[in-house]
Amino acid sequence: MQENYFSQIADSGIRPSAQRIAIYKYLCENHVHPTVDMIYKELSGEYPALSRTTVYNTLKLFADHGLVQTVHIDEDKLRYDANTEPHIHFKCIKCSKIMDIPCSGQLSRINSECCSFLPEGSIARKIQTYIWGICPSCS
Amino acid sequence: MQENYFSQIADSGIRPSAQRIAIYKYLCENHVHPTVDMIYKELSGEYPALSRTTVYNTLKLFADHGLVQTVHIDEDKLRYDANTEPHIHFKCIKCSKIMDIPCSGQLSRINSECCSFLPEGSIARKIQTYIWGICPSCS
DNA sequence: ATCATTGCAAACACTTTGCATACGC
DNA sequence: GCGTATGCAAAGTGTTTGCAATGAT
Repeated sequence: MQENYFSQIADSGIRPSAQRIAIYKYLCENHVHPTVDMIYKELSGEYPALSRTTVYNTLKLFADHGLVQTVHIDEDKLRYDANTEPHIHFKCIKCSKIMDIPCSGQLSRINSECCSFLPEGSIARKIQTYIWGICPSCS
Repeated sequence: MQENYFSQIADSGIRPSAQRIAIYKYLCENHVHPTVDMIYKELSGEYPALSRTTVYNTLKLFADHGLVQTVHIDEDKLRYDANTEPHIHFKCIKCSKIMDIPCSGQLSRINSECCSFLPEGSIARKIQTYIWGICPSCS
């Protein structure tokens, strides 16, 4: 994993500002699938003038450029993930924690199989699998 | 598919009221993964006094009792599906239509494989795969 | 008569928009 | 200096809550 957030942002066609770097850095270093509010509160200490609007705008920008992906596992709010490798998301319905499930390289095969059921002529752009359940610490 | 909505509702432990039957019937006869608002508007003709609150409450009740499932494929609003058999959801990013993708009986095998990656001691309650892309009519 | 369901209105939560200010090249 | 990014406030949208009225047994 490379730590040069500035150039990763620039490489995806986005101008790296201080706020953008801070948000991307937070996402890369904290794999907690944060909501906008979590990021906002976490970075407020470092950037007292930071606004939620900037966090919203920045994350949408990142998602549009493929730098992060949106996670739809909550019913109300969006979450964000800097890990764009194929993986499954698991949400514990007791402690509400959201975890990445690594799939030992099997997921691209599984995903292709899922896409093979699509009607002829469909184009798949994004595929995500979510599991809701109870994690080992809560069961 | 059996048409006796009254007893299907009763069997899941819910008292079948006129509104509840109408909402469940609509879901069973229209596989469009409707939002609360779609259901509300559609049934308003038949039940002019129907309120959104009732639709919200009823769908939550249905989901809690496993009579319907929630579909998280939209970023903003929840959708509902009376089809609780394993299937994949596909959303066309051009026409916004949401389609069920039947998986010729393969999905329970695929889903078990996905669950096999969960850490020891996890319990899976619900698993869903979503695909975003472009449907044959839009490509 | 009693208890559950319904429905209005208000509150709530998350996100987007409009616009003026501040920043970076 | 100019164009973009930022941030406040307000508006917008989806959902939940409080509570009184209604309905079913």
